[in-house]
Amino acid sequence: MTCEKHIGWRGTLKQCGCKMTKPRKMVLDYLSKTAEHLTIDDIYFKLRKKGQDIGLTTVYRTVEILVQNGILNKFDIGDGKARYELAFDTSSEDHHHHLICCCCGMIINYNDFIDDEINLLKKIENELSKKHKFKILNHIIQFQGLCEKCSKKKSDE
Amino acid sequence: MTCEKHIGWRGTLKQCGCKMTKPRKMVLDYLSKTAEHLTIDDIYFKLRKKGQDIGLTTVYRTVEILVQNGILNKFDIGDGKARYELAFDTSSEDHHHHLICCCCGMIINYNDFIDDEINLLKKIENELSKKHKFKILNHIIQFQGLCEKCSKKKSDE
DNA sequence: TTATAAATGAAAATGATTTTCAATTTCCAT
DNA sequence: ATGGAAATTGAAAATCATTTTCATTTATAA
Repeated sequence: MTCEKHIGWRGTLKQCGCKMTKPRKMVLDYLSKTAEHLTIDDIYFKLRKKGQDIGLTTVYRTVEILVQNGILNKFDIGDGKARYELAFDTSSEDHHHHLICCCCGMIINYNDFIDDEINLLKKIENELSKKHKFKILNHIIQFQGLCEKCSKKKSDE
Repeated sequence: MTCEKHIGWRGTLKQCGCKMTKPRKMVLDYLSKTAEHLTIDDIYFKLRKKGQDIGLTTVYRTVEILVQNGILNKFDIGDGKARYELAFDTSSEDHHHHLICCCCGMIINYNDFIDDEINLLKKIENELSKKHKFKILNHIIQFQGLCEKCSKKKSDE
């Protein structure tokens, strides 16, 4: 699956008039194998540690292209750094939303109610895109709060 | 209503051990009268224009307190600046979510499906807070896409 | 009124992201 | 295969939002 997807991505890059280069391959290879919520620095230093030679600026630029083409989702957990993760179509079993601890930044993926969510999302998307002539491309659903540890920490004070 | 709310806010500030100061009053007064999605700069320059003397740092700090106390919501439309708006309880008719144009940054508030949304959100919050021992304090729902103008602009190219 | 703890704000520091630009690489047309 | 135009790279500098520092001012409880 990872492999198919990877090949698909190369197609996507070509389709949008982008060349396939060594640095872009590095980023794609790494991202295709992880399910983490990564900052630019995470990606940059991970590649560096693996001995891959790439510039920080190039990571910024590559990731931006991937976001523009729907391959990555960009989001923010409130700490002022952009985070990225693989984008999964709503029909995919890997599609999920996030629970975010606003104290320590921990992120929990969940898809427990994904069917209910997706149904509602579709309904909303249909109606709103008509009503506001808005072309909906993506959505973000986040729950913010305190994880178990941080809750305890706060009540101990 | 605005007035009651404003009084309520003062109470909130005191409750959390904060003093009511002139700069904080300015920010509260302004925010209590607007429904916009404001950046720090928006607030700072608006107050300045009105002849109110306040420092940028103080705006940052005041707004942060208001977020911590649930009076403002903080969110991000992808342009790297935090935005703030009045927080409304899910039971309020003013509670809403956002449609965001990722091209020009326009924000549309909607609450067309708010009952359906709130029901689902409550269900999710109940279950997830049990399952993950997570204390849910807030949620963000955003639809990202292209507004009418930007859609046209893109198809013209 | 006074003491003290909190708040202010200008300036400096920080840190993420973007821009610049000369050098390098990709890949299409030959 | 090869030359060359166009795209990409990446180091350094620039930018811009946000945070920190710290000396001064202000709010409030006694």
